[in-house]
Amino acid sequence: MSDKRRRTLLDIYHRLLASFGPQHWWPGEEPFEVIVGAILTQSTAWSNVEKSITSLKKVGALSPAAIRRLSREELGGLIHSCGYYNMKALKLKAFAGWLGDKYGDSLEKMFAGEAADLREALLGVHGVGEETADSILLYAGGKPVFVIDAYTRRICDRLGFKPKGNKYSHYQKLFTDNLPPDVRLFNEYHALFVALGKSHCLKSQPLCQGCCLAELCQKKEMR
DNA sequence: GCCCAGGGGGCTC
DNA sequence: GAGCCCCATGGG
Repeated sequence: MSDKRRRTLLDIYHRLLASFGPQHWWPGEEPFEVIVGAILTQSTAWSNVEKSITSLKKVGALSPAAIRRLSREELGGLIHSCGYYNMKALKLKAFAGWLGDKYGDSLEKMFAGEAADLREALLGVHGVGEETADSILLYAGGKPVFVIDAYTRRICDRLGFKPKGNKYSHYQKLFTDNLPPDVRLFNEYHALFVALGKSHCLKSQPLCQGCCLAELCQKKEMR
């Protein structure tokens, strides 16, 4: 492992933290709510997801049993605001069914095993891909798994770092090979990438002058 | 009015 | 296994 790369990745983290501040993603939320959020936020702004979670809470539907009990149409109506509601209703029902069958609705049991094994199992659930599985492991399960999203990829690319191969696992390896497996670090780091991704900085190529990472962008330290 | 967001599945070749 | 298309609302 390269010390220089490790220092650069920590440097990026601290620059983002100083610039955007702690993001406080999902602090102290119920794990099941976090999982529902992870599915509902697929290709969707978080503000839309919040409305759907509020709707689910209001009718007491934020539980695996309630999600199984509701019809796809009823569930779709409750999560209408977050878009793709028909698909996402099926995805929520698939996860709730799987959780009931395999773990008797106990997230504690689900998270008890090895993270790598659980990741494989989650990927077999309809509607759970790599990013969603990793979000569940990190934000709901407190496992040190680094989440890669479209923003993270774009930021890495802008910084002059493109892993060989363009796959999720290649980007993820960059972080997990060069950072300590610290849940709070991984949690905050991903959230900070999203904060930067949403800012105007990422819209310019390379990152705009005012960006806290502009200097690194010019030096291309991540190569 | 037009564009895209904190993806994933299914299909084709 | 890479390349498309589909899903769909809400905010800029």
